[in-house]
Amino acid sequence: MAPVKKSGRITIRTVAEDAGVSVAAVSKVLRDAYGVSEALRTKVRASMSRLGYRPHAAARGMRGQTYTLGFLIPDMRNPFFSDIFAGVNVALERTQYQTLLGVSESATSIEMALIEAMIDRQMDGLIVIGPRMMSQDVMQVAARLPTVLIGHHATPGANFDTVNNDDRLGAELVVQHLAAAGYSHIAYLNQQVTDAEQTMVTTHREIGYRQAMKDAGLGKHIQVFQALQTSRETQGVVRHMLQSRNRPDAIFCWTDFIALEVLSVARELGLSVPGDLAVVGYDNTAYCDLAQNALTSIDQSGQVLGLQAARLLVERIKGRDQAEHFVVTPRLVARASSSPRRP
Amino acid sequence: MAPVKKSGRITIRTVAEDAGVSVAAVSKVLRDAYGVSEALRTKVRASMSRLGYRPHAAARGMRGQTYTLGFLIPDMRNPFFSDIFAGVNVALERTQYQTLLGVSESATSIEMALIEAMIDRQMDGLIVIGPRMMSQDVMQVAARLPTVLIGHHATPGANFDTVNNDDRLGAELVVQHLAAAGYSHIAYLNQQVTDAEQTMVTTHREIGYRQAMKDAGLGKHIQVFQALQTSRETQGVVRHMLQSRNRPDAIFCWTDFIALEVLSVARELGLSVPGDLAVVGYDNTAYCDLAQNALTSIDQSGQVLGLQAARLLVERIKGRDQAEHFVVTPRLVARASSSPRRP
DNA sequence: CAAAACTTGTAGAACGATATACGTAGAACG
DNA sequence: CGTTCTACGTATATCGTTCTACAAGTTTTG
Repeated sequence: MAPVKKSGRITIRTVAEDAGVSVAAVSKVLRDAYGVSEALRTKVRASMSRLGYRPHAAARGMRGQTYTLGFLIPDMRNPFFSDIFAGVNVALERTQYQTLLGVSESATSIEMALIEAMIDRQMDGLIVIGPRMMSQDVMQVAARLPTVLIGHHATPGANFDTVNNDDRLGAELVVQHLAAAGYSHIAYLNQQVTDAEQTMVTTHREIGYRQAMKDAGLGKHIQVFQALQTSRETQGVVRHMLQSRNRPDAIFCWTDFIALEVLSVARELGLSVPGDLAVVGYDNTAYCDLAQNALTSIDQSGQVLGLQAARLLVERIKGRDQAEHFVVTPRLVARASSSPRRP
Repeated sequence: MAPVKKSGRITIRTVAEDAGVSVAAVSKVLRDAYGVSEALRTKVRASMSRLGYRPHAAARGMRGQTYTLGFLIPDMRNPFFSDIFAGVNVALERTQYQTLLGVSESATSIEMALIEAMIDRQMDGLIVIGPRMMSQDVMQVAARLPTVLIGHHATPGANFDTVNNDDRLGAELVVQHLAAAGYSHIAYLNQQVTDAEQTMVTTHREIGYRQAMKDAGLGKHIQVFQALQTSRETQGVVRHMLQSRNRPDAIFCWTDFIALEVLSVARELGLSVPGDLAVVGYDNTAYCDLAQNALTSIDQSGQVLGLQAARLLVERIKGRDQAEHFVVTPRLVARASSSPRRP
């Protein structure tokens, strides 16, 4: 008598016995591999669903794919990432892939640790939003597994794909909009980073901002501030900025999240928006639409970004090794926070 | 000549050779297992760091632990979950465990699929926030792997741990606070669920609300509404509610997130807060502090909840099988949205 | 001082998939 | 009709750990 399975687990072997075929055949069906007839395929499929078989991801990870994708975000508080994530899920809905999230808290060290953890867990690919790592580290990661970056402007020769909106254009749209509405002392409130890189979206936005200011003849009013790590510190910077002698009459914030803080400080200081101060954000998140914010913002369609990123990643896992870079055109959504001035 | 390792990967075998000990010994060091001398331990540790060895999680998953915990949240938009997550990370900082997130979008089907995926991937344990599954499904999951629930009031005989705040008390605090401030027509805006269970936090809050209303002699003013799935639909409900003949003079929302929508609708309708309408939320998230919201809320210290959940989960993985239930006392944080009425 | 108990280490069988190498038909070809 | 293809299946080594069973050495016990 053959040695009977002791464990209760339903493995590929159980399925093979049930269907009366070899283990290898079942594996082929599982992977949609070449060399199985339609008859055998349906027979095996039937056995699998009858037994309620579920492939063991760890075992798969030993040899082949895990069908798990890593998704890394800097922050859980920024609702923009939620939009992107929704797009990713739409793209993967009908596939075998599952996505698991990591949150880096905008810290390079945590980001690297999470990526290591995901590589250890044999994820098939990685989507990283706004990476904080040095470019060379990104290249190293991409050499180890298929990688798509969102919100990172790659330099030529990159071995990964990117998905972006045109950040320079977005910033230009903001400045043009504000200038047309009668504002001139337009400041840019940037993200705090220890060492800015050319690849960062915020760098591009700053470049776009500076260029558009010059083009509008407002070059002498260029002012760039940095938001700090915590909410409290950022409010301090903004308060200082709004109480200074040459207070700006408009603030362009690198992301909506920060713009909400600006709105708060302005109100605390008794400044009316947009009467005394116009505020514009970036990402057009759900909070912009709330009447108490009514925040003008740049829409870069997070859903589309996520969807494209997932598509590119799956392509790359399937073998493509030519880098692709997807870019969407940003669009300004005007709301009350930047209404035209009444002179 | 012995067969040389072909692959470049640094495995437990490489370490064993380098340190001049057996594979089993290295494994013991790795797992802090019994039966290794201090000398051997340090020797192996040295080899590991010299070679830059990293354990292969998939291989671990075949036999032992994966040192990966699953963390399931209903929603990425609600910043309260971010606080909880931060607490979890603090608790796990100095351990080997890594946390990976899943987002169920408040849908039972996605929630179940994610849990299956996490079980397939051999996660060592699960933390689920505000589960939407039926109680019996929860029990089945908990039977398969160590489980801690946050925001779920277990019935006696549960085989999982829970971490909660006292939701009934929280709701009572709100009603007492509003009543003392001179409001009487206090409505409760609840979460939409297909079938409410006794285990849900929102059910407890509703019970607390009803009880406190009666205790305050306001029983005849009890009104419960349901927020719907999307932001737009919820705003519709609120608008209808605020334009009805017997409009409430205060609204208690089951979570801050919804309260912000109420503030928005009130403003659109030209109602002043708190002059015409007081608004109170739950969770005391970061958005409450923004001046444009100034939202009174119940603080249930998300950080503490997350920290305790992680602690309980690790204990359970280590073998405890007696259920434990941790409860924190909620605290009301008063802000301008519920200032006392001037008669 | 022999027997028992403990300590420290090793060998090697799992775990559940994947994928290579190969076997066996039947079809197509000259 | 023998040879070469093609299509379909199978047997089995392999991945990197964990962990049981056991061996050898050391200390304690009676």
